[in-house]
Amino acid sequence: MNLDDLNIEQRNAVTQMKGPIMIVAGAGSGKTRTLTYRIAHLLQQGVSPYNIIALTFTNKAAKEMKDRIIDLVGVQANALLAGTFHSIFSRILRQEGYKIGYDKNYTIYDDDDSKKLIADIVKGLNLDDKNYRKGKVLSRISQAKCALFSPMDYENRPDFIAEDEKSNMGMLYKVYQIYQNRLRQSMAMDFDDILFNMNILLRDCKDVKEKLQRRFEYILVDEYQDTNYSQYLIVKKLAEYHRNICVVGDDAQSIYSFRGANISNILNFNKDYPDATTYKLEQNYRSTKNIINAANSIIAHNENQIPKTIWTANDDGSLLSYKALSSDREEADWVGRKIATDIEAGEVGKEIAILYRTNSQSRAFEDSLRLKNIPYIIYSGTSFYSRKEIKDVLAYLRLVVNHRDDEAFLRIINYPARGIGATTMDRLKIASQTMESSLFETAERLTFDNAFNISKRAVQTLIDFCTMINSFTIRIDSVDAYTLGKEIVQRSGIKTELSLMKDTEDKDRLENVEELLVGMQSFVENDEENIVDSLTGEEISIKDKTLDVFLQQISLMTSTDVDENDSEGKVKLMTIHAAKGLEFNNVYVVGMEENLFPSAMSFATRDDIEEERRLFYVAVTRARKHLYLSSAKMRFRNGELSFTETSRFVGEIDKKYLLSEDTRETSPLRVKEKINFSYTPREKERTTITLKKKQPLTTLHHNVLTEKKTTTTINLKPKGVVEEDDWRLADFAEVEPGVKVRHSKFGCGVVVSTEVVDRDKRAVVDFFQFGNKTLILKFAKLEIKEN
DNA sequence: ACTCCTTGGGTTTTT
DNA sequence: CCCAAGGAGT
Repeated sequence: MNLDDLNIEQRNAVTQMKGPIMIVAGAGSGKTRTLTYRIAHLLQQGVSPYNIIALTFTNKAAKEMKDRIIDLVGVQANALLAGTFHSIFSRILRQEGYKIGYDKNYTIYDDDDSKKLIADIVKGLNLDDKNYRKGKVLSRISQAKCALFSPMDYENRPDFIAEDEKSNMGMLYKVYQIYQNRLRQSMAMDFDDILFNMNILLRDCKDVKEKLQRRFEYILVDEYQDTNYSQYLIVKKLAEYHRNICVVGDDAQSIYSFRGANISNILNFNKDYPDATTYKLEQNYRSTKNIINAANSIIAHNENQIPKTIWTANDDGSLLSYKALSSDREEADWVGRKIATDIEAGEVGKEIAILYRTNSQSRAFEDSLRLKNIPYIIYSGTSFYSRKEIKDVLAYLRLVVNHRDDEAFLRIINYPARGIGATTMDRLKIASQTMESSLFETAERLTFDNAFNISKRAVQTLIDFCTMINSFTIRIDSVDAYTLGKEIVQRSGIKTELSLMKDTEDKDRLENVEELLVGMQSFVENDEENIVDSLTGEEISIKDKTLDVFLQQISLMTSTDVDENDSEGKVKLMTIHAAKGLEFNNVYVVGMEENLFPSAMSFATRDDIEEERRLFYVAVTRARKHLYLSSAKMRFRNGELSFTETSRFVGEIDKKYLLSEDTRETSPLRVKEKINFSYTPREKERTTITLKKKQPLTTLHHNVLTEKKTTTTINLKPKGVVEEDDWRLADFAEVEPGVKVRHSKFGCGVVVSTEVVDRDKRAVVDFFQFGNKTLILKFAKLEIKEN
């Protein structure tokens, strides 16, 4: 390790051994390098890796950091505790949680489980699910938890209750309370509980608190600007004894306030630690001057920020570019073509990224890249693990590990079908409430002459089911995850169920299940995962490859925790949020439109729009060499065609650094200058057509094209109905599939499809009396009904 | 009990 | 558009 690799500010931050440190690290300022060197330096100074904890934003970031430290100072660094808040503290809770009433094998509920549970509670309380929408309820509960309000605290806050009443959710405190009880009963935690319970553990168990405080002589927190109150407090408590806490962050990159991140954590660091040293890393090593200057001009529009000047000694590089395309399809096509030329010019795929605001934007770019045979990979959170068949298998695994996991039980008790229907389930639920035990334990104890009217046949089925699950459970500790998983898939009947099906769709499902098993296999065979026993203090490395550990690991995976081998050479597609902390030579930031980016949801407050701007700042600063912005003037969103306006953010970039090309004036598809106008056919009658459609499918290891049944809905009026009023000449852009039009010769019809050939838009129209006709819109004077 | 289909509602970002 | 829930028919 050579400290000369660092600039003076970095070196000072690396070598200060004692006391609290805040590193305000601008984008690309060598933050990771500084953290890495700091840990390596500590180790060289004789600090045991066992006494260091590094909290990062993704598991991948932790792993990379560890690898780099190993390169610097050797394998001893393997014993370092590094990972996300959720993964590290969930591990500690596995060991110590029994002190606050949690088994070692507690389940982590994902959002889906939580929402189902909430829906059930809302139903049980006879509340209107229109008012108590599960997403809203969950996010409200989440907010409360992140700020460490227990259900009891919540109930005693008139201001919270009043706020809830305003949105017709006055009973939310009750829902929260029951939700928490039910989680407990199921021996489950949601994501926020991991942090909440870690706080409880530190508050109520003095022995644990002191042990951890003493152990973590050095604490490092990355992306500190995105920690919430709950995380903040954990860190603060852990640091109380040694006070060697080092936080790294950039207020300009705070983009997670929607999940409780509190920017004041970083702004107030000096209040908590008056003796803290602040280091500012302002030299950017990543990007060209043009990119940095442009980024600075953007963020200058925000009022709230720590003053700093990011600069770079790198070359000017090329100007940023902005291109306005006429439609979302064309935008995707343009980006695809541009990427093809990037690659021809010698750029490697993995150094190119397409960044967007919302996940739903990815599809168009997938299609475009596939058409051009450019390999790509999408980083989208849970796309693989949220597939039905995968969730089914995981539910088996979860129930095997934790019998009290009611959501898992509900999911698979009748999958594959074994004749347990709604009636039996209703009775079993009543039984479980009466007996105050989980569904599984209730089922297990049922007798043929039970008091709940459950039929003999059903009782037998339930007991058989429990016996099967139990036969797996007893082997958890003696068999590795892969072996057990394979057996479960086989013996549960899932494999048979899926392989009996003839549809290509079901074949894909089977393949996905196999893929999951492959994932389990590599989990078992991968030797890198080291677990330091935080309970005994022994520096041991357990290769714990059991099912419960596997489940825990995948439930806390982040979207970018993808095996590097799988992304090799591939263009990367992800949301800007997911791109945080990453960098690429060429970056395409797409969908630069008002209402999309900035999101329409952000217009309410200045804070929200500032957060969107920080998000844009993050996007821009991902690029090393080239940055391309693009937008589409027409975009299909939620089944509607809408006309867009260029994002205000484009205009906020200092013109000196931007080459702007807007095809608005020359487009053959010029539309009325009507801002954010969107057109919905007035007719509500729908026809639903089921058709097979090729569509991309992202599995664990590759992207493939699969056939999927989709239902397409077309709005149309019943044949023969003619209306005489309110017709007007149609704009080209309004003529889109599904729209009803009128022609002077052919009468009324419905647009079947449209295409643009040589700048001319054509439409195939199915006329009620004359059948399909292809019309060139320039000549055909089509009319549309005014709405 | 199960399946298919209609209907309705929502729609940012994620551990 | 996409998903989920509920209804109707088997």
